[in-house]
Amino acid sequence: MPELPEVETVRRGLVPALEGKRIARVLQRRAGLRYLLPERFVERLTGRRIERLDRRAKYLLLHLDNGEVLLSHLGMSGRFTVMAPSGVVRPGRFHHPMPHGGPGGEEGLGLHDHIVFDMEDGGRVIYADHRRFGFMDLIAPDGAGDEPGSGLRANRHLAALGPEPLGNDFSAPVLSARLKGRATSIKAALLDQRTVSGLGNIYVCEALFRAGISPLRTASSVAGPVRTERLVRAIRDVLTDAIMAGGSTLRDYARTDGELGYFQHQFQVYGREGEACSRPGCGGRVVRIVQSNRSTFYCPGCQR
DNA sequence: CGGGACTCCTGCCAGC
DNA sequence: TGCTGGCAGGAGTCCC
Repeated sequence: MPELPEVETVRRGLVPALEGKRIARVLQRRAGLRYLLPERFVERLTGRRIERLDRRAKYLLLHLDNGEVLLSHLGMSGRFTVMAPSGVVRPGRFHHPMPHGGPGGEEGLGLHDHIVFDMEDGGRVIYADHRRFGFMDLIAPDGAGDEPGSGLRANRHLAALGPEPLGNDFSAPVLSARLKGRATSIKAALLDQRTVSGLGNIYVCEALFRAGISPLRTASSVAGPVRTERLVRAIRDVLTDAIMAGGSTLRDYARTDGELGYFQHQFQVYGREGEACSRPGCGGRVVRIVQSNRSTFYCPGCQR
């Protein structure tokens, strides 16, 4: 899926189409994605103005004018495509070659175009997700209702998330505290969204390479000040570089304008099994191993 | 409780 | 050419 840099790129692509705009109409073409969509999904969105588009970890948060928040997670293959209001269609790379048939129109929609937002200004935003690992939720405003888990902070998807890696709350001491005493591998610990949020398989591999840390180390063995400092810097750097490149495009991910991200060309270990290590003077080769059923790429020569 | 295995779904690609 | 198995950027659940 889209990891943090891809979700951030999607957010930036959606801002001009959605922020400050009113939703005229919503087309819901199936009952659910990974989970059932929330009750009265279409009704609760129709007529609402989107005041702000935020990102938390890998979640997109659309703040509505009535205080509700539409939360969207792209899973592995979720994708937003923006069609400009002018009627000048900028086709996605893989589909939507035809102009849409006006508000509410279903013409030109693909099999996996699950949710369509028609905006008051004539723009259209399509959410497609062929694997349906993505999901959406509608969160009532803080203070509304008294069920536990209501409100944004208490939302079950957001409550346990670790610090935002590019935010001020992420630092070597914070990471250290979250790694200390954990017997699992540093690879698994970084994939765990409670440790630090927003990383996925690619950026964990790349960050560990940049930090010169073996993915096989236990989390607790990385908790000292020197390694956590290096790791925090590596995580911040790799995410920042990837955002600047518009994210990474491998299979499913594309930006909202159908353009591709370019960071995949800067991968140093991910998907590079058998290739020479890119660290000057290392001379090692990238290997692929499996950790908790997922591929890990690293250089045994310089990641210790 | 922490940690690992398994699961959901579809598409693609390598290999036979 | 056509089928099959493996693999894919995530994360919730279950079980030890």
